[in-house]
Formats: sequence, structure tokens, C-alpha cells
Amino acid sequence: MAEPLSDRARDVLHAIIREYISTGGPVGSQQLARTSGFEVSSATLRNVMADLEDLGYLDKPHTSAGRVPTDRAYRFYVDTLIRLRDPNPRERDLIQRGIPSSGANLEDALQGAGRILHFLTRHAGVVVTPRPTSGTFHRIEFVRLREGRVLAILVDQDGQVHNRPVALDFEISQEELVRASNYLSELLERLPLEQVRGRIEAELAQDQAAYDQLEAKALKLGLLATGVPPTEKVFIEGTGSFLEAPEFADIERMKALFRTLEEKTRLVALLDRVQRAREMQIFIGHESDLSPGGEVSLVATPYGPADRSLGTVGVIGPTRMNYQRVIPLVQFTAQVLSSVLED
Amino acid sequence: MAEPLSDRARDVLHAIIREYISTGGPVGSQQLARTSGFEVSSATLRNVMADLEDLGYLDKPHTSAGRVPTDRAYRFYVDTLIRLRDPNPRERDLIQRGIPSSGANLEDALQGAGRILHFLTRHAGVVVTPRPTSGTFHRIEFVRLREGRVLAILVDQDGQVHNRPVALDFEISQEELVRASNYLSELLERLPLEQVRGRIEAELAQDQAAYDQLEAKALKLGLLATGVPPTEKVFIEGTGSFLEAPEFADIERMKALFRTLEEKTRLVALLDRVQRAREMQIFIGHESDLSPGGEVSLVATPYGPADRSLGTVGVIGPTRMNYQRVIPLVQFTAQVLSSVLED
DNA sequence: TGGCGGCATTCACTGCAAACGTGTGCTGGC
DNA sequence: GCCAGCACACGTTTGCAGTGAATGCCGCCA
Repeated sequence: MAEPLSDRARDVLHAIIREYISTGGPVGSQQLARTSGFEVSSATLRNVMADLEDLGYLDKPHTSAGRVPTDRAYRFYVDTLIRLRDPNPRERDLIQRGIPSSGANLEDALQGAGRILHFLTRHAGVVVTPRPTSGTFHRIEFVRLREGRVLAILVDQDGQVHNRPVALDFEISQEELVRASNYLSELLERLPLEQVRGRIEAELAQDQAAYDQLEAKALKLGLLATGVPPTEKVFIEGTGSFLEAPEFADIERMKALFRTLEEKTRLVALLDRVQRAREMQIFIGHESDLSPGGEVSLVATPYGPADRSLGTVGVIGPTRMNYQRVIPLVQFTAQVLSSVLED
Repeated sequence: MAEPLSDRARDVLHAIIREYISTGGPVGSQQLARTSGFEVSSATLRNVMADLEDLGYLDKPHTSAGRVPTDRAYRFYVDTLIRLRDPNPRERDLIQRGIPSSGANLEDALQGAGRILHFLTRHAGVVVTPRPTSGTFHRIEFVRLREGRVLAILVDQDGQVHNRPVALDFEISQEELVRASNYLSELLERLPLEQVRGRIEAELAQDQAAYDQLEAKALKLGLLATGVPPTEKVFIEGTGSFLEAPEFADIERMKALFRTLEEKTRLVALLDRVQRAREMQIFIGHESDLSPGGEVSLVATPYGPADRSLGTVGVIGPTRMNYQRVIPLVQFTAQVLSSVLED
């Protein structure tokens, strides 16, 4: 299994993968001998290809159909063979313009990143918002909507904003709300969001005796405002691009893929892994488990200022995608996104 | 053209539409004679059908393929023949649960509405957020992020929240920000959002002489915060459902549809018309102009408290959809959504 | 021993023709 | 005005032969 590949075998495998990525059809020995300038005959290539098949790098749809790289081949390709091609100036420019830098809020920037990746790769661009659980508290504001109705707005250290209406069983003026907001914000500053609720409860328990009317109201408000923890959102841009891929001529596969994408849980789990890994991850075919037939790959990398990774950005496309180009595009997009978020 | 249809012709047309909606295939005279209990022979039906074809209500794909209702037939059906079928208790219940009522913010509620419509109809659910231009100002809050960086959060009367980071060329403390927020909020209260910027500019011009340091800062902040007007968002849930429809077996059509949906401009224009009409609108086939072949219809209705229509909610599906069921579902969803937004 | 030409074999794809089924239009009798 | 019957139209399916591309293996050669 773990046979080391000879140089020639490696070259042949590389050539097959390149050929397959560009044509999309199974590649045969003759075809290969013609297009990629090997100095050997097709028969020799056949021998090499047979070896590669034995080793699990190639597969053939049927006896006389040429060969197709397996997930394992892609894995090998991506890990060791690939020569990344840096985005050209035009692409860099488009990415920088595509991610609104000034005057746009976080979600707009994220969505812009997804959209530009879709535009440049012609595959689906995917972005997940920072996981609310991993953030730290920065400030909370309250806006009085009308009698007994207040809008709570929570801002975390990364500038992410969560808002949520709360119903009160006591009356409170906008002026009091401002004070409540100041009080709570001071109390909770820099606390991990996960601990916010606990902190409020503790304070509430403690103050119960020596109780200041306004403080009590503020704490109650805080509890209500943090009742339902917000969840991350996933933006997928350009799902329609799968329609272009010949591997989805089969409608059933396409349906299955759309179902998993719309349902999102599996995708979120995958993107989560990327974020925890803190570096680019590539899930090839079945590794991604996004489509039952393994026709789909995910290239994703975390974004965020310097050392903190906030969320993940990437591309979902056919396993047979141009990794050479896609990987650097995703990489660069994450960079730009990170620097935009930095300020 | 405007020939009045005989009672029988009307009944036959009605039967054909029902049959076509349920089977999806062109309906022939024999088939019709068998399934829908007409007391006449297929030959007679053929005569009637020929008349209906002359009048532009039916079409046939080719000579011997049975007949298919035209957009015009659907129009007639929806306008006069249709018997709406109120959502059953289970559906009502699902809709009410599907739209988060307490503790969810506006966008969550809207998205929930789209999702539940998708779930119940198996077509794409679509929702557009309130048009920001038509709202009125309620309050603005500022949160200091870090030196020279402030997050501006604008809340309108409908509880919609817009946030946006702004870069300052002067320093300001959180405390000053609170005062700025109070000052601006008072100044702009109940102003149509469209006039907010003008009002700030006017104030700035007027105060230039008698200038209070903080007021000037506040006004400047206000200007920066309202620099780029926010736009409405469109949520489309369940685009994958089009894959189920046999009329999209042709991949090219599907691609075209996805392109228009992803691009969104045409859809937004359409939904805008619905909102201006202030009542449910149904765009059938080519009327919707969402797919070049006219295979797609839109059923949409405005939502919002009482007399104000904020945005639009609806369903996009194949022209051959079950209007009888879809129309009341959309109607009821809009009702529930409106009442949720009311409080 | 590795490279390679040759050859039989496999298998998808294409084009074609025939058979089939469904539906139409029309005619003529009741 | 209704309708049974009939000739005709036309898309769809099926079977079949031909084509082309690829494979696997044998045996020769350096």
C-alpha cells in the first residue's frame, strides 16, 4: 500500500490528474501519450497506469474507458505534487474590491468574500460568520421600542453585532436603558460570551439583598437579552454553479448535494474542523462527505486578525476542480478578509 | 379574443388545469374523459379543447401530445376559477412554529417564514427585508471599538437594525459616544430615513458658528454612519426544490433560472411591485420573467403591521404549481409574520 | 529486465429503422 | 349538438449494427 512511487509513476499520475482536471473525461493511455509529452509509448504508460491502479490511485469506470484519479490520487496531488499558482494581479484586484473594506459591516464583508470567490472560481463560495460562542463581550446597548419592548444589541470584541427584541414585565425609560447599558457593559467587559449569562446570574444572586432598583432591572434585562445564544451563519454563494459540472448530469446526485448544502449542519461541522485546525484544510471527495458519491471537495481556511481565527472562508466545488488555482485564491481571500477585519 | 367562455368550456378548462397540475404531463381528451367524470365523450372534449386552444387557453407541445394550459389559462384559473383551500390545522401550526416569535430578531423571523414556506410547499420560499429607505429613524447608538474606530448602530421604527463601522479622524470616548447618541437620536427621531442625512447636514451648517465641540463630533459621526445607505436583502430558501420539477429536466433552463435568482435584481424588482400594490400578487410564467421559458411563477404578498407594508414574502415555483394550496399558505404566513412583527 | 508493438477484447456511444402508443381532426349518423 | 369511428401525425421506445477508444497480455528486442 505505502509503496513509494517511482519518479516516473509520479509524473504520470501528475499528468493524468492535470489532464483529467482540464478535460473532465477519463484519460486513456494513448490520449496521455499524445497530449503530455512523454517519451514513452502508450503501451508503457498502460503498464504504469495499471500499477497506479493497483496502488489505489486510479480507477476506471469500466473496462475500456480510460482512467480517473481517485480521492487518494487527489490527496497525493494536493499534498506533494501540486505547484500552486499565485493569483494574478487582476484576481488580486478583484478580491480586494470584492470585499468591501470601508463602511461595510462584518456580514457584508463576509458575503462579499464568498461572492468574489464564487465569481473567480465559478464554484460555490462559502463563508461562516465568527462563532458567537468563542467571542468576548464588548458592549451591550438597549433601545426602547415601545411600552414593554426593548431591543437589546450586543457587540462583541470582534465587532460582531447581535440584536434581539425582549419583552419586559416592567416599564423602563430610554434614559434608564442608557444607564443599564453602561452598567452592564462595565460589568461584563471582556468576558467570554459563554460566561456572560453566568456572571449576570451571580451578580443578581449577590445583589438581591442590597438591591438597587436600576441595577436589578439592568441585570434582568441582561438575562433576557442573552436568553437564546445566537448561532453562526453560513453564506453560500453560487450554488447554481454545480449545474455546470458534468459530474452532476445525474439529477439525483445534484438533489442530494443541494439537500446537504441547504441543511447546512454537515457543512458547519466541516468548517468547524477547519477553524479548529487553524490552517487551510482541503477535504477531497468522500473526505468532505458533502455528496454521497464523493464528487465534491471543500477548500477552506480560517480568517481573522493575526493569531485569532474567527471563522472560515472557502470554496465548494467538484472534486475535479483546479486546486492549483483555487487554493491560492482562497488563501488570498482569507488574507484580505482578515486585514479588512483588522481595522 | 375576449369571447366569454361557455359554462362547459370553463369546466373543461378547470379540469384540464387541475389534471395538469397533478400529473405534470400534457392532458389528452381520452385521459380527461376517464379521470374527471364528464358525461360526454372524448370526441366532444376534443371539440371543446380545440376551441379553448383557439382562444389561447391551451397549447400543445406537438400534434399528438395532449394539451397544456397556457399562462393565460392559469391567469383565468387564478382569477376566477380557483377555490382556495385554507391551510389545515397542521399547516397553520407549522407556520406558527416556523416563525420564531419571541426572542428572535427581525431577520430570523423573516428567514423562518421563508423556510417554512419552502418546507410546506416544496418550492422556493422568498422573503425580502423591509426596504430601508421607507423606514423612519428611531435611534442611533455608538460603540467604541478601538482608537479611531466606532461602530454605529441605527435602529428604525420597525425595529430593524443596521450596523456599520466608521473610521474617525478624531478621538472620542465611550462616554462621549453615549451623549452623541442621545443628542442625535433626539434630533432625528421619527425622521424618514431618507431625510436623515439632509437633516444632519443642515444642522451642521447652522451650528458651524456657535459650535459646541461635542455636538459637532456627534453630527460628524452621524454623517459618517449614514454614508452608504443600506439595501434590502432577499432570502431565498430551498432553491434546490427546482431540481424536483420535471419542467427543469433541461439543464440549460435550470442554469438560466439560477442565474436570475442569484443575481436577484429582477426578483427584487418584482417583489417591489408586490409591495407597492399592497396586496397579494401572482405572476404567472412569463409574467414573472424569472425564467426565459416562462416555467416559473411567483406568489407573493406584503407583510407588515396593519396598514404599513414593510416587505414581501412569497413562493417561487414552477408555473404548474398547486395555486389552490400555495396561495392560502403564503397569505397565512404573511399574516403570522405580520402579527409577530407587531409585537 | 524494462520498453514496446501488435492484437484480441470490452464497452459506451451513435445512428437508424421499425414498431408502438397516444392523441388529433374530421366525417357522418343519430 | 353529441359522439363513434377512422385516418393520420408524431414523439418515444427498442433493437441492432457499426465505430472508436481503451485495456490487457503476449512476445520480441536491446
